[in-house]
Amino acid sequence: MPRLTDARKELRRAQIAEAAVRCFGRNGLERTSIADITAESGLSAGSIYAHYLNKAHLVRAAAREVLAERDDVIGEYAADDAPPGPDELLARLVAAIDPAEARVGVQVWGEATTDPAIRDIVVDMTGRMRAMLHDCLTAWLVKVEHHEPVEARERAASLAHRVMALYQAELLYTALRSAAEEPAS
Amino acid sequence: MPRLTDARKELRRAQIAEAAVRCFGRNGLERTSIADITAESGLSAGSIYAHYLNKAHLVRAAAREVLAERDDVIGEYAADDAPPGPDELLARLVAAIDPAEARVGVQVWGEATTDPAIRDIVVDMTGRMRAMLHDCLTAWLVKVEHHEPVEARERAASLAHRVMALYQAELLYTALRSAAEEPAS
DNA sequence: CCACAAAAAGAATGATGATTCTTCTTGGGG
DNA sequence: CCCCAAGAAGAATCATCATTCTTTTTGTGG
Repeated sequence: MPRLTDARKELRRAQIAEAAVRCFGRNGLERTSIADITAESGLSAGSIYAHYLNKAHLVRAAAREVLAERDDVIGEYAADDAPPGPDELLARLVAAIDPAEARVGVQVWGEATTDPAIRDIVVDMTGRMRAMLHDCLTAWLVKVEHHEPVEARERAASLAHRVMALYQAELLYTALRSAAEEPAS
Repeated sequence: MPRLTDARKELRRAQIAEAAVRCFGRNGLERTSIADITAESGLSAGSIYAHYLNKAHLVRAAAREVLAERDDVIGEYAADDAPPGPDELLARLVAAIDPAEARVGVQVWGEATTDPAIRDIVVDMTGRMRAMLHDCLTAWLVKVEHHEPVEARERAASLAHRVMALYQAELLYTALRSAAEEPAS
């Protein structure tokens, strides 16, 4: 079995990362053992280490996976003829929140306060999302509200900040609410 | 030394909890060992266990300490003759954020997604704060903006929700920003 | 001031869990 | 089809703590 084909290799990595996210959502980043992940993924410890250097790297992969999610969607909104305004935009984002991923997302924030690598991921992903909100809201101001492009861009910045904040708060509430429902294991 | 006097006992508990908060802010809830806390507090492991049943209880104490902070202050605002409006209120809250405590606060959110006891503390403290914001903003609407009390109360609810969200987002940003500055140990 | 039970210290204990090592299996290039 | 290095498995290793136990100290009621 000379080196797995790239596609297959990527599949395994995803299989592991997804199992990890499920475990993290259930038991938390630190209280999830490699043994838990082997059970959830159906793979062995040795195999996991063949795909990820160590647990820290696996956590980073999970962090990226959980924080990425929405980005692509917002990009499309901005290109739309009638881009959504702040309220509609927020509503769509909130509607798309997945409770399990919200939990891991909040855990990742906590980890970011301590682990520089995770912090970089969070800052990067957050910045990326804010930029897309900014684009979308600028487009809305120009196309729907008929503002001047230059002034719109500036105004959109503070709107984007607010939408971002409200979205993150909602993420937190969803995480807490869903934690109450699924009685830990 | 028959039982320590209550005041003294409370001092020790605080001494331990404060040392714990410092350690948590530096290394995270889980990566802080009891040994770290003994070093930071100047007390021994045995002594810590004389005051807290176990590490989980200590974490709960730290969570309460970090999440309580602002509450009392907001209460006074509401009683004021000219209570602060939403912007001013938010500005004051944000100005009062302590970076180290912000870090632990965000870690506590993450823990709350997994640990029911911590979750209860977060939900309780959050609800308490929202209620005080609600009171303060109701007072503002009535005293400064001259709204009808009944209608003011309702309107204040959504304002409180927004202020809360923006405050929490700011807490998160402060935690991340400060994490970048103090290069972990 | 005493006496002494509670508090502090710090070493010893045990578990847990990440990582590594060795041994089977198997996918894929020839 | 066949071969064999790369993958997967799973047991063994090694470190890191939380917690407990034993011994020493000390604050307090009398």
